[in-house]
Amino acid sequence: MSDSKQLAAAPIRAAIAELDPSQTLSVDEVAALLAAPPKPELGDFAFPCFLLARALKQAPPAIAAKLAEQLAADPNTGFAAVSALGPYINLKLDPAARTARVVSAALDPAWGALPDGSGKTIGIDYSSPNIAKPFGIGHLRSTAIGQALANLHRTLGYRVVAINHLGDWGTQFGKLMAAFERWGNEEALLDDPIQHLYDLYVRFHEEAKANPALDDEGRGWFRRLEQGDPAAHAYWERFRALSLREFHRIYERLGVSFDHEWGEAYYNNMLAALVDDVKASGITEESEGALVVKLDDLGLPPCLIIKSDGATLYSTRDLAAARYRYEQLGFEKFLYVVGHAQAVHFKQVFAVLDRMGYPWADRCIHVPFGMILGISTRKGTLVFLEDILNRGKELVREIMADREGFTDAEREQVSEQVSIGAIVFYDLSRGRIKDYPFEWDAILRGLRPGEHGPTGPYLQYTHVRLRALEEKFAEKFGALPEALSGEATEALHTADCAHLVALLERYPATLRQAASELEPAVISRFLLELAEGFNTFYSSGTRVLSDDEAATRARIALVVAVRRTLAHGLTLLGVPCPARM
RNA sequence: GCACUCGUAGCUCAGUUGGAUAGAGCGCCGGACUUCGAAUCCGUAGGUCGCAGGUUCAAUUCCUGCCGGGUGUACCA
Repeated sequence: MSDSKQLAAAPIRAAIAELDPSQTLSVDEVAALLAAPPKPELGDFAFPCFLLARALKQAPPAIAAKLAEQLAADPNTGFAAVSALGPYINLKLDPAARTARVVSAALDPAWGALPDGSGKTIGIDYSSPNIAKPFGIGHLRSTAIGQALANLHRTLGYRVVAINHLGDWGTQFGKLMAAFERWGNEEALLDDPIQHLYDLYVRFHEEAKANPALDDEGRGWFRRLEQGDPAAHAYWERFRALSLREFHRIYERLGVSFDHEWGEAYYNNMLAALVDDVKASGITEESEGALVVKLDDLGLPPCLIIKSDGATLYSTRDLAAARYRYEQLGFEKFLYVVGHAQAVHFKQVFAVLDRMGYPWADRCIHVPFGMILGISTRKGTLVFLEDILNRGKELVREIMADREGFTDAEREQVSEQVSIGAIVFYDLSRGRIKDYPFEWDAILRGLRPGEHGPTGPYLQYTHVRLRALEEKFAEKFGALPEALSGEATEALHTADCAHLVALLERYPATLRQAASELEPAVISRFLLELAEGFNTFYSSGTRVLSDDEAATRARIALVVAVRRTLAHGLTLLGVPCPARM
């Protein structure tokens, strides 16, 4: 809820009460009803009168007319204009007061930080790549969404604990060991470990189609690993270390970091106790040689706790992990940023936690996302994320080739930032539940000359323009403004500027909405609107910097407010903000 | 079969939780660089909101049933 809505709602509430003393609408409820008129010329807010029709036994347009008349007659409402149009009352706020309040708030160092989550802890499980497989484009989704949600909640005041739930345990490890035993090559492993392990993994799956005995071999190796076999353990440790080295290189490029890298194996020594406790809670049964919790009444397949061969599963480790995390963190919420293909799995796990009697079971939330179509680790059609980052970087270098005034180091840094911005923003610009096909052109959109669109580079470019204005202002007038008074806003009383002010005012509510929907794209779309609003203003013919110092100071205050908001939002999304590009 | 999910302009997507004439971007076409960065901006065209019912003053939005795509559906993760 923006401040302006609250301010506007109070007099409306009073006018309604005057018309109908029995009316019980609160100021907050009135504020919630306020909407934006379809055209900005109509006003800043619109109040629909439908809800009052029944109580007053009058037609909405008649009510609107009466309320508008009352509001217009009262000099203390703070509205610059009130008019009824059909069933709506359209309200215009006093632009000077609003502009000064919003811009000054945006210039405050605390802009973007909110107290909502103060004292609360939120855990987030994201990225979570499988060891011994390359970090593919598919992992970008969980990584980018998870990091954005972590950043978002931190700025909302939460204590965020980011956990990388590495897939460092499980049957696929047995398969890898079996494959390495058969076809592994020491030299190849040292030369390019991930590539070699990936090749082995693909080959294993190909050959296993014709030779099912291979799968048994893989399961055998995994069993040896679980039983502490030294040879199996040595493989495990080695594969894991080699993989982590690669992952960390990518995380560093993406600006991603974790508080804990508690992989699946981390919970191994907690499994026995977990299995005992599940049994003790009396909800398990034997079925086809396995230990399961039946969930028929929820329309879910049984949750397997122990396989018929005695080994544990993903679910077992997730149950142990959930419990351990709660003990360690005492979280308010715990988010699992995992593809929607695993929706059933999480329903099962959360249901079992619930049946075990844990009251915090419903604080565990699966945050699903759509998949990237057309890639498969097993089929070997995987696209390495690092290849995409590098290719993007090359494209940016080409664009920058004919630009002067950049050192080699700057070119290196900027091409990295813009490339990452394009790729990360591409992923975060649509609703997370949407599937999308892997297409080089689409992913690298905005990185070729002449390409326009709602992209990361578009936002970065807008930011760069704003930065350039700030620098030019500083050269001429000195320090940038830190606030804006109501008397000084006149130069901003244009449609373009009012639009920007209204957008800025929405930023805190946008952050809250993104958090409540667990949807980074809410921020992405807001930033696109903001950048578009600024670019329209910038190209409109009105110069920010002029000989009129008062107007220049007002406009630069707005520029700084927009730039800071843009930078803040982009940082939340994990999109870098270069100063030049 | 069942469950989840998506279906809005040629394409990619919004739609403020039920409100005014359903909006953007891309692409097409046409414009704007001798003043702050053209990786930008402005304009034109483009719609039975998958289909059919229902709820009510009002449905793209809520309910039911279909149609179509995607993903799952016990010893992979």
